[in-house]
Amino acid sequence: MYRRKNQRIIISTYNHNDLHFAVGFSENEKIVRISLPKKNLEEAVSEISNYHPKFSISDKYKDTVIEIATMYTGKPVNFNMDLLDMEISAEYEHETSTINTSFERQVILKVAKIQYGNIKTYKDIAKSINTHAYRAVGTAIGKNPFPIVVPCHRVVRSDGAVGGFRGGTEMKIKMLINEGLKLESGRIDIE
DNA sequence: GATTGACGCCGAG
DNA sequence: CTCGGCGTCAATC
Repeated sequence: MYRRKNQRIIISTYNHNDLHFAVGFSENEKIVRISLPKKNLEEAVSEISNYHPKFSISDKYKDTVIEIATMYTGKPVNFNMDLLDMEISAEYEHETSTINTSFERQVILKVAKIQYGNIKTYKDIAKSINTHAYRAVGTAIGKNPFPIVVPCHRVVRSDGAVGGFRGGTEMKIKMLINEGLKLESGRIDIE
């Protein structure tokens, strides 16, 4: 197992309506991490560089970042999931916010399958991998290195409340509404 | 072990 | 309806 911690990555960024997006790419041109939009460029970049301290900024992958920004605004995009580096297990001493265990990988893979405009509950995800560890599912989703592309915003609580989100509940609600989902007094209709 | 969760369920007000 | 409390279990301390 090689040490990804020493791998040099390229970070491409894009500014859309005063929101800064940043995405990190490995040497084999795969996405290692995506930052949710931030008000400051530095903030967005450090979301990535915190995990990959050796990096350089480049426009090389700007088109991909634009695609991700487009998805964020709620437009359907046929994104190539093969671009994601699903093997990432950063061997950092303190960083825990990566998919390191098989449990976390299973969760992320299930979430990745949720289609545009659809939602699933944390319970649904738990059932699909045969566990009752609902809370652990939430924790694993909270570590999602590929927000927006792996649509963790489409996972809500089974009582219809939207649930937590790393970028804040407000952002999660916005993203769901932008995809055409309807909320009634802060809750989503679970069929 | 003990504690901590982006949760779920039920029962009491 | 809200809320507290307990169930459950993976990860972390």
